[in-house]
Order: sequence, then structure tokens, then C-alpha cells
Amino acid sequence: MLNDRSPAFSQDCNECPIRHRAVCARCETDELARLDEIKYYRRFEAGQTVIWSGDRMDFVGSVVSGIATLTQTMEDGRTQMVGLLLPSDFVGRPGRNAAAYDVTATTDLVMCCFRKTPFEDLMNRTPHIAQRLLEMTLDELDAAREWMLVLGRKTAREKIASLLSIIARRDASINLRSATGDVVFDLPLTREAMADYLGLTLETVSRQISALRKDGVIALEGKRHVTVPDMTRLLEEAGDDADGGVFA
Amino acid sequence: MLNDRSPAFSQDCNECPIRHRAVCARCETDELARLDEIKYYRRFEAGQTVIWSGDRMDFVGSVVSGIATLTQTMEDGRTQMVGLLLPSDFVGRPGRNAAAYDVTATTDLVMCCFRKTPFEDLMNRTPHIAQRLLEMTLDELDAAREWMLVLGRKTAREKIASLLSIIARRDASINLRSATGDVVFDLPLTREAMADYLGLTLETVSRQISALRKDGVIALEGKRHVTVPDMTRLLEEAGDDADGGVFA
DNA sequence: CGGGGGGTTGATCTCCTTCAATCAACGTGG
DNA sequence: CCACGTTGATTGAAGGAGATCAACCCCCCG
Repeated sequence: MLNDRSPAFSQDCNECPIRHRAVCARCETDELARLDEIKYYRRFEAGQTVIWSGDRMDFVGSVVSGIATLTQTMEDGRTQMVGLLLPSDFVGRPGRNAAAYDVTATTDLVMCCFRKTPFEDLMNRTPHIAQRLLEMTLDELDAAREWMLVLGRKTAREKIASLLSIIARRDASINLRSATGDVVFDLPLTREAMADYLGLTLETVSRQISALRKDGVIALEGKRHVTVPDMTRLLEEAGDDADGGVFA
Repeated sequence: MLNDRSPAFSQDCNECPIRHRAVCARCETDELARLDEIKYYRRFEAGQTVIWSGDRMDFVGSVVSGIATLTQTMEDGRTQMVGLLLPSDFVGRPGRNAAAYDVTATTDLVMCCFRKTPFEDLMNRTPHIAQRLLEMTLDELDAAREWMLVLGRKTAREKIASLLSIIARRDASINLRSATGDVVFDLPLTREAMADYLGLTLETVSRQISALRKDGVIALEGKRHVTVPDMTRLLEEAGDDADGGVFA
């Protein structure tokens, strides 16, 4: 049961915060109207499972607000996060009946869902949707490949720095730079989730974050609130080219 | 310069070995004709670079025969393979001008290339191409995510077993099972390329292959020719569910 | 014959995991 | 209000999987 404090979201596409970035981004008014007919909102509390790998999936949808993760689990319990879903990201695969991964809400989550079969039909008749979905899927593929470099070749310290860079960059548009020019954000993940993301143990994550703090690369208030005094320095620590990005 | 032994491939789509699996898989005769107008074949020798990351890319295309790799490199030289391109796989991203990865031929390679701008135009007018490309991209994304689990959470031995399983499975359709039911194939990669694939060093690759041989999981003739007496055993070693696959 | 590319094997080192104790923040019930 | 349990995080000590450095082999080719 959701708590009473959750705001009553408008489901009007015109007021939708992800209107211009989600699968529906390129849709015209009439196309939007047809999507509207098959859509419904769903809410999940932090920690709740959206769907289990292998489960029948009768919807696809977009993250409207909050954060969700895609994870894979081996029989012996080892888990690896394979996707981090932020607002506007798409969940589900047209043409597939069962979920391929566990999807979990890591914060309170609102999703705009479409019944799968009608969505598939509509997609086949609406190039604007298919085009946008292709574009988004190609972006995700690039992100996954970037991530493969992180997982395969970076040290624990570089992995942490990479993750912090990604989070900082991802909501850079929305986000806060303090008056002094520092980059400031909250970690949306627990240490354990970060470990699952990076292929590490939560202890190593904790140690490396402490190390980055001691070395002045980041500052922490509480466990989650991060300040980056020098973004270039953080990018160097990540082993990335320290240029060309939003923060150059 | 290509050697004289390379066969003179027909460029007739009707005789194309990847006709039913590549981007053009769903095309009707007339659509195929239009693709034919903007296509040309290119050949590369084993070891040759198809394109460097960052280079201008004025074509996209399909692998017709041979194997290519997608790799990413850090400034200090660490490299990670992020894609393995087999016949029918697609190279390049519509809408992007520069290559995002190094593409290298690991065997002699034949590609069916399309001039990029005309291809993009055609794609926008031909849902059959866009649909197929979406499907292929989603498959690649799944493969990349599978790979992330391998990179992030598996041991060196499991990584090798996983790679062998993938190779065995990938050309299972084409491939050879000996009279005794053994699965038999040739490794298309050097030890170093395997290491770049798996986020290991080539020494570790060599050791783990030797270990699997000593333990009877695989048999080797020469360095590259592999026999798998018991596919289920190999899948167990890979840490995968030992069922549901082609070899079940 | 020499040389080089690809591969194997050995010895040592190190970074990360594993196991474990401790802590802070928070909620709950007596 | 305080004891208690829980959850998320930090820190320490010990061990191990894989990296690193190095020697050597095999085979092909000029």
C-alpha cells in the first residue's frame, strides 16, 4: 500500500515530465491519443519488485519518476545488475512474453505502462514509436558496452569513480551545482546495489568510497549525499578521457 | 591485398548466405532491389582494422562471412572487447557519424556495406528494415547483458567455459557434431582476444583452458580445435542453467 | 638458420574477497 | 524512556584468485 504522501500524479501527457524523452517522444497528438487509450500508471514503493525474471509480462512501459534496476542472478545467488532505469527509460521487450531480468524499484517508482499486445500492434502501425524505441535501444547498447569496459578492465577505485561520474552526468541536466561550482547529488543506491552494479563486494565499495573521501576527490554528508569539488579530477580517477563531457 | 585463394563471392542477394538473418531479412523483392543499389562488398584480411574508434563512418553493413570484433581501449592501453560480430551481424549505427569502437577482422572477412545516408533514408521509408534492426539490436542488448554477468561475477574458469559455450551454441546450427555426439568446433580467437573478451590476461586464459582439458571437460587438437564430449558438463562449468538450450 | 607470433608454464606479488566485529540510525514494544 | 532487533555502513585481519614478470616451447616462414 502506498503512503498518503505520494502526490497524485496527473496522467495527462501534456504535463508528463518525460514526454519529450520516452518512447512517445516523437508522437503526434493523434498518436499520443491512441497510446493514451492503452496506458495506465503503476506505483511501486522503494524495495518492491516490479517483476521477476521468467514471469509472464503483459505490459511494457516507461519509468516516469524514481529509479529501478535490472538484475540477473545465478543459481548460487551471485547477482549482477545489468541495467539502471532512470525516468524516461523503457521497460520490457516487444515480442517477448517473459521477463528476462528481475526488475526492482530502488526508490519509490511511478511507471507509465502499456498493455503489451495493443502496444505491439500500435508500434507496427506507428513508425514514430518504433523509431524512437530503436534509438533508445541503441543508446542502451552503448551504455551496456561502456559498462562492460568498467566491469572487465577497471580497478575497484576506478569503478567507483566511474559510477559516481555516471550518476553525476545522468542528472546533470536536472541538477544542482552549488554556488561554488561543486557538483552535488544524492546516491540513489545502497552500497550493496553499487556492488552489484560494479561487480564488487559491498565491503570493497565502502572502502573505496572512504578512500576517495580521504583523498579529497569527493566529500560526503551522511552516507548518501555527495559533493564533487573537481569533476575533472573525478573523471581522471575513473580512467576516462577528462574532456568532451557535460562538465568539460 | 587479398590473396588469390579468396573465392569470388556472388553478390546476388538470392544466393546470399545471410539473406534470412541480416537487416534485410524481412525485405520484399522490391525493397531488396533498392538496397542492392546502394550496396557494395568489402573484404578484409585477418588482423586488418575495419575502422578505428572516432573515425568518420560513411557506411553501415552486415558481416557476410568471417568474424570481427568490437573493442574499446583506455588511454593506458587496457582493452575490452564489447562485441563479437558473426555472419549476419550488423555494423554501424544509423544516425551516428563517427565510429564508437575499433572494429577489427579476426579472420578473413567479407562485408556487405551500404552507403550511410542512402541507407538511413531507405530505413525511414522501409519499416521492414527498421523492424529487423530493432529486433537485432534488442538481441545484441540481451547478449551484452549476459556478458556483463560473465564479466562482473564469474570466475576465470567459468568465464572460459562460458565463452566456449557461446561459440559452440552460436554455430550450432551450422555445426558439426561428430558421430559419437561430441560437439566440435574451432576457436576463432587467439588467447589474447579471448582475454580481451573475458576481462582476463592471456596467461590466465591459457591456464584455465589447460585446466579444463586436464579435467576432461574439453579435448584439444592443436591450439584451436576443441572437442566437447559432454555439453551439459561444460554448461555446468559455465555456471549456467544446464538446460533449455540447443544442447539440452 | 634466425626470427617472430602464438602459446604454455612457473614464481611471485597484489588487489580484492571473505569472514567478522563494530557502529550509527531507526523503529518497536514493554 | 530505554532495551532490543534490524538495516545499512565502516573497518580490520587473513586468504586467495588472478595479475605480473619471465622463461621457454612450437611452428611456420623468410
